[in-house]
Amino acid sequence: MAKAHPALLEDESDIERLLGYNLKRAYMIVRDDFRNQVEQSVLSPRAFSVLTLIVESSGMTQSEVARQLGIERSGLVAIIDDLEARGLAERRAVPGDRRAQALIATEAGYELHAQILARVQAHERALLAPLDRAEQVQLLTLLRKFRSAHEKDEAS
Amino acid sequence: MAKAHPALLEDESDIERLLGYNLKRAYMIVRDDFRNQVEQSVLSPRAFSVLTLIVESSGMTQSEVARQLGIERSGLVAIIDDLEARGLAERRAVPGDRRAQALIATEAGYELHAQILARVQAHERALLAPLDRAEQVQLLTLLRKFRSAHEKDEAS
DNA sequence: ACAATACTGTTTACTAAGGTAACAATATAT
DNA sequence: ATATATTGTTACCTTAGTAAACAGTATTGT
Repeated sequence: MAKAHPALLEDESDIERLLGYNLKRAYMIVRDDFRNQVEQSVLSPRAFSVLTLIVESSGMTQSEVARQLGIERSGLVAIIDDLEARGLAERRAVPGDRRAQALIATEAGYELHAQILARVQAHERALLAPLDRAEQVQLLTLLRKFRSAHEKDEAS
Repeated sequence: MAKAHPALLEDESDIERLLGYNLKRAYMIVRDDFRNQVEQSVLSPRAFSVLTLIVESSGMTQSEVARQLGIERSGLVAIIDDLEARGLAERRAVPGDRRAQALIATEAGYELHAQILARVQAHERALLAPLDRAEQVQLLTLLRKFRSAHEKDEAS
């Protein structure tokens, strides 16, 4: 009996053909590497992504950061608290809006971010080494295309 | 000053160029879709992956399933307990080894698995629709290549 | 001007997922 | 026989993330 929708990769088991399963397993590889090499009681992946955004776009409000990262505002509070307690970032009043808090990185925040980013980039290069240059670009490009097709509503 | 290692995608911010960040965001899209459309108090992503493996390879021991899925044996216990309580799978004694438990799916387990798998595949097709056929195959292929380069030690 | 509506940061409580360490029972190796 | 390894299990902990409510503030509609 003919398949109505032929699978993308014929030679694998059902679960190995699922996009979700492959994305999760691939992410776990990268995340474990991040934790082993970078996080040593420094910054969690989540806190690093928040600090990166603050460093790259100084002055964003908490809501803007949450939207951009696709996380809940409520989840951001503890992260900012932690970054602030460590002297890496600060909350600043927003002139026009007394509800909002603008986020800026401190000097120490910029420095730590630069350090960690360099290490993360080096480790991702190592992880991607089994793919040739063209494949690396393809993978990143396809992931970004997939994301932008589904994130229209939230992020920038 | 020239960059020692040119970035893969020149036109994006630092965080958007990171593999880990893109994998996580992409996975969250698929996972949220799974939860919205499939999980309705039926099976979590994790329980589904376990049931799928049991259905595809009947008789595996718990340790084998854990290794194959890249999760801890300890985490598997509750999932099997749940599948067993719902009459979807069973633990069976292994003839040669009195420590091990062989896992088999019940009739109900096979049926539910087939139902959910069909729904998951349909939803993944919809999610992948923004990519053309060649890109879909590329994405899956690259993810699997990336995984197999880093999972040598654990899974089959 | 006033009422309805929406947004911001926050707290609290919850679930899923996973990690670590220990344990008794059982297998395997020396 | 003794040491070592493996299996399933339990207990405890961390990270992520969700959901609902809240007071304070802004915006919109009339």
